[in-house]
Order: sequence, then C-alpha cells, then structure tokens
Amino acid sequence: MRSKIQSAQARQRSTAAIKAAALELFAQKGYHHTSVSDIAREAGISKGLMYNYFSSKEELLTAIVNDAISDGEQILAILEDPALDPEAVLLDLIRQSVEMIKSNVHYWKLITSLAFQTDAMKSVEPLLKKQRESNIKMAVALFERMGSQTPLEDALLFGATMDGIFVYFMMLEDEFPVDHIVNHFIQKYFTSKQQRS
Amino acid sequence: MRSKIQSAQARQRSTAAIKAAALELFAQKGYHHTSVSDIAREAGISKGLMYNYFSSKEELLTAIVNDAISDGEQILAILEDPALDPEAVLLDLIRQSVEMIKSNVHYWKLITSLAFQTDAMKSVEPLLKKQRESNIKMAVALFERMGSQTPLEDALLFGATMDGIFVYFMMLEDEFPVDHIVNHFIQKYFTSKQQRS
DNA sequence: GTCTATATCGCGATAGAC
DNA sequence: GTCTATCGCGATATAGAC
Repeated sequence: MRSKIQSAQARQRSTAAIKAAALELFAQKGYHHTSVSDIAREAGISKGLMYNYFSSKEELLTAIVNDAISDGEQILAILEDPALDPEAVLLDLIRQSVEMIKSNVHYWKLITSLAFQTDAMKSVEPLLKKQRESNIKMAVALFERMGSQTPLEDALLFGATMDGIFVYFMMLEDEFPVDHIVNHFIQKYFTSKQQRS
Repeated sequence: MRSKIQSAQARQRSTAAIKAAALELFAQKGYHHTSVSDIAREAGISKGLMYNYFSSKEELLTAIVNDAISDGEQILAILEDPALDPEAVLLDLIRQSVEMIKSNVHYWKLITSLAFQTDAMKSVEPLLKKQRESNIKMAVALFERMGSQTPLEDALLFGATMDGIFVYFMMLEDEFPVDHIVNHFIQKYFTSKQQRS
C-alpha cells in the first residue's frame, strides 16, 4: 500500500520539522517566549497542523526532552562496560560531558531552566528526575569500583561539582575557562591520573 | 507639611506590600505563572495601583532582585575583614551560604531560574552578573590570603562546587543530604580544618 | 493615593474545508 | 495530511472617577 507509506513519511517529516524548529526556538528564546505561531513559521507549516501531531505546546516540549534524554542515555551506556578501567571511564565521562555542553550551550540552558520551573512543566519534571537518578546510580557504581570508601558521597559531590562547573560555563560562557577549570578539578581530586592540557 | 509625610508613608507601605507579595508569589509559582492580578490580591491592593508604582511587571521583578542583592552584599561585606583568619572566614562563608539557601529554597530557585532565562529578563541579567563577579573577586582574595598558588582557579572551582551543591539541593531538596555533602567537601578540600558534624 | 472599569492584544487551541 | 479562519480566554496595561 503505497499511500500508507507516503503518509507515514509525511508524518515523519512534519513531526521532525516541528520538533527541530521548536528545539531551536525554545533553546534560543525560552519556552514561554516562543509561541506556537513562531514554531509553525520556523518549521514551514501551519499552526493547525502542529496540533494534529502534538495535543499541546507542552506535549511538544516533553517529546523534545524525551528524545534528548534517549540520545544521552545511549552515549552513557557505552561507559558502563565493566571491562574498562573505572578511572579511565570517569575521565572519559568528564571529557564527553564537557564536549556535550560546549557543543550545544543553548539546549542545556533550556534543560536547566526547565529544571527550575517549579510549578508548570509538571510533565518534564519526572523525566529529568529519572535521568538524574540514573546518572547518580552510575556514578556511585563507578566510585565503588575505584575503591572509594564513601561512594555515595563521592558520587554526589562529583556530580554537583560537574554540574556547578557547567552552570558557571552556561552563565559566563567565553569568560569562563571551562577546560582549564575541569583540568584543575581533575588534578585536585584524581591525582593519580591527568588529562592532556 | 503633614500631608506630604503621610503620602510618603502610604507610598512606602504600598510598595513594600507589593514587593513582598510579588516575591512570595514569584518564588512559589514562578514569574511567568504569576499574574499582576495575583500580586494585587495578595498585597491587598488593586491592580491599577500596582502600575502607579511600577511601570511594568518586569520592573517590579528587577526591583525585587535589586533589594535582595543589596541585602546579600551587606551580609558578605562582614566577611571581608582582613583581620580575620581566612580559613575561618571561608568556613563561615560556607556555613552562612548553606543556611541562606536552606532558609529560603523557593527564593533561590527563582533567582537561579532567572539566570537561565536567556532572552527576556534582560533587565535582571546585568544585576546578577555584577553580583557574580563581586563574589568571585572576593573568593579570589580569600584564596590568595590562604596562600594558594592558583587563587583564580581555586576560587572558580570552589564557587562552582558550592553552586553545584546548591543546585542539587534545590532540585532534590529533602532527598539530598546537603549538610553531609558539604562536610564531605570541606574534609576533602580543606583537611586542616573541620566543621562540626 | 487608590479604586473600578475597560481597552487591547496575543496566545493556545479548535473547526471545518480541501 | 494540511491549510485558513476563528474562537475564547486571560494577560498586561490604561483611563478616569473619587
């Protein structure tokens, strides 16, 4: 049935275009200051069509966040290989995280801002929480394998420090020497290994 | 002129009531989800009166942030006394910061969320930036006095770590043992001194 | 200085033709 | 599957009486 295939393709194209446009605009202007009309214009479709695929503006947002979380999980999954040296994994985790943030500052600003939207955004909150918990659990396992006597504390402090560095970077951008500070952090915490300068 | 004094007092009362109500609601429901009607109701005044004192909702927000920053600066100024032992000052700074966040989580969530509102909130951004820079400058001076060979790096990493811990606490609240992690942080970084458990 | 009433507007969302 | 036209609401902000 050829028409069915074509429909599915059109559907795919439209949803992808909408999500891409919305991500771009949300990240750039913020969720609240982006109207559905803006998104439709950027995506090259009508406003009505958007509601054919997403029942509301907020559902569109959750779809985008969901996609991004899935992408992130796949990257992190590689690091869970128990055959690898845990310290090397940790350094790799740091390096990859920094690159991730640096390559898309606006997107991560969006995610962070959503995390602080107390009331609304009820639908994205559980998504972010799930991701956070999975990250922590993974870090705890890593510190355990590194022989830490206090893996939970080390993992939480490690996560907080990394997030803090990213927050500074997101706020200060070019004024904040993120690579330099990350190296400083590594040397202070993990003296046995060093990253390339 | 008695009427003039009374006018000034009324003016003072109204602006204070408006700012107090707005701070409460912004912190609780978020800036975007708080309407001017909400604020007027909470403050016990009419919506129109609010526009007599603040030309817009955003100007009201900046006034609130300005007040809060002034308060914060006064607290921090005490710590700049050069006669005090810098390590004791640092521990005191940590302790006071933790208490500050714990005592008003919602307010700090508001401030943090504002910092990530890229486009709008243009008027509060310079305020926050100025505060951030003054904090960093003070921390650098402190690490210098502690004999650090890399005061800038230490100050930035210290600030990022503290902010990261606060971010985790603001997001996780009761699930995050903030005192415990802060102590862990102190012991790891500043082994010469310890905080009470 | 304070209120009530109202103007104005843009937004999210829907209806219905094609 | 896609569009145009439109509804209905709630928001910020203003006007003018007292």
